[in-house]
Amino acid sequence: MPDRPPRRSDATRTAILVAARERFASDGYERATIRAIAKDARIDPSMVMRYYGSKEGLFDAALDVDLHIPDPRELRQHTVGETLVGHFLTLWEENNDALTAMLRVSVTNPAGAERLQRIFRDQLLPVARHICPDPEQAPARAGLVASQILGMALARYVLKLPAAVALAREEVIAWLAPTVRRYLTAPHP
Amino acid sequence: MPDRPPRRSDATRTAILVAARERFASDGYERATIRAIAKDARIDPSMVMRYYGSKEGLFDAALDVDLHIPDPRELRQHTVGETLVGHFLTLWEENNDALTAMLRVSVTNPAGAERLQRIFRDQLLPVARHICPDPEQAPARAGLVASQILGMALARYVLKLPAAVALAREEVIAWLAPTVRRYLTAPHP
DNA sequence: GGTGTTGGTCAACGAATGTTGGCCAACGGC
DNA sequence: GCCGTTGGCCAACATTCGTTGACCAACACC
Repeated sequence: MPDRPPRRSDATRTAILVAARERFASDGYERATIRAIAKDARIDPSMVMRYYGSKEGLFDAALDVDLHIPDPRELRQHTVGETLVGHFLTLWEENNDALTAMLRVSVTNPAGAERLQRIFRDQLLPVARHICPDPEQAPARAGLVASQILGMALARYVLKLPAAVALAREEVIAWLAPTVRRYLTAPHP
Repeated sequence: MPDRPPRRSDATRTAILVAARERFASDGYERATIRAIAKDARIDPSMVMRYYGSKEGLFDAALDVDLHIPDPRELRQHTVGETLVGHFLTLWEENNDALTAMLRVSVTNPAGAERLQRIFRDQLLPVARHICPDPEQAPARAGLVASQILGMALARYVLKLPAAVALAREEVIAWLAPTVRRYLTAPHP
């Protein structure tokens, strides 16, 4: 995106975005009111409208994160599981608010669901297409991987199931990597 | 629960519950308004209040489903994966509205999250405790199983990722059962 | 057949929400 | 130093929500 000239209000704009991510992540779309977000950012609710047009516009701006999935060509069959699971764990811990918000909202809001759908289609499907034996099976295999990765994200970061939260990063990788590799490379059962 | 004497309004009561499950499942807690539920059930919104006290009371009543997880003692090491995954698929397809609603709401509403947490703790943990080698690892293993099963439910029934929806029941079982068995019985990596 | 009880509707309330427009102060180029 | 532009606040709007209480109709019982 083109970097526009810096404006005097940039600090406020990002303060709004930060507060919005936190609120969307912890409360979901409906309960995260513009008034609450504005109060967190210590500005007037009308500023949110002026800068982002509407609540939906704010949501779009707040969740504009880049997943930067690894290049499929760098993946190897026997390490693809560790690489992908590790990548997603890192990603989630670095952008916890934004990603938790996206998942939380995707479950309630149709537009959010479509966005999440597009992300996984655009980013995970190429990996499957590149690494799995029969390209025709790539969508199914990508869907399986998505189910396990999203499921762990759901249990660990959204529902916060104690058993899932307690797992160390290395344990999650050790358990999930073989699953992901099998979904991508094992022969169709 | 004690079966109370049949009332003249039982038809209306269940009509409200059916409509509520559909609305909660498709719209989530906040967007499922009492007015919309009442209109679906062809009665006045105030009836919902009279019969169920409040919106939260209606939600509790609508989601009172029994998971009836298989008895752990009937499970065998080499079939536990097929049994559990098949059971959850059947359960979800028979009570699609109620379970989708519960998952959808659990992601937004803290009380819903706690309910889902309790369900998995009370029902899945005993299975893990009975079947996995070291009882001390049972919580972690149950959490892993929950992440995969909830993840498939999320992808297939809530987000409706095309790749996950397209899978036939037997394919889901064939792919997920080895994962579940491994999470429960494989030695700690 | 009168009467109390139950099933149901109607109209309204108070609160909260997204959103809008008007107003004021501070900044920046000339 | 003047004045347009920008950043920000305040007050209010219309709508929608959950919830309430008054009121009416149909049933059941003696």
